Amino acid sequence: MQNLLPKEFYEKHNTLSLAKQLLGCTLVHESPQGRTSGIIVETEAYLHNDPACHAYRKKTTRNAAMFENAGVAYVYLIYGLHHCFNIVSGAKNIGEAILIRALEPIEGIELMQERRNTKNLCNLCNGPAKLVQAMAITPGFNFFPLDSDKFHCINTQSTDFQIVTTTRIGITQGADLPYRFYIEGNKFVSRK
DNA sequence: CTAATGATGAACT
DNA sequence: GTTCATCATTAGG
Repeated sequence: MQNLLPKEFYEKHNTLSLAKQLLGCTLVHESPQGRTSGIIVETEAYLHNDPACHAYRKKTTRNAAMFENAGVAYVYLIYGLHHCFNIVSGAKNIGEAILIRALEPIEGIELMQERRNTKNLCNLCNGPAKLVQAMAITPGFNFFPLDSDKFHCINTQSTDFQIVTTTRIGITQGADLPYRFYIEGNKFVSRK
């Protein structure tokens, strides 16, 4: 696959810069049921010195993936019933990651509609737990490298959009930090 | 061992 | 716009 983002891509940018670089890229999952993909339209950065970051305190069983080398997946359960998907960034043993909050569906839309049990395109991937369900990302993808054949990102090299920088959603600590980025005017972003 | 909590979404009014 | 379901993980005793 052309323009597949290599591991070096995730390693060479710092977390904040990578969060912006990922906007406009396409996330692809070749699942047994079929291929699904979508453009990343919304991200949030979580830094190692950031109170809202899971890795802020110390390395634990749950957040261990965040301390891996950049370019692997970090999947975890939130509120006991939803999963969220992050792309790990930063150097090894530095717990940083980027939360993927929303996608614009591209391929496998029927499959996504089936998984999400809705046909409304805007309601398919406009939230972290929604896109996880639509793309069939399971907890088994924790530690999964994002330069593999069946699960990866593609650089679409699209610069035809403005990036909006704002504060993150759904957190109580570090709520004033401007670490959320999304594509201006895209109707698939999660916040109304 | 026990209790508090959370990077949410769906279903309401 | 507001409410609530629901549980693994974590921190504290």
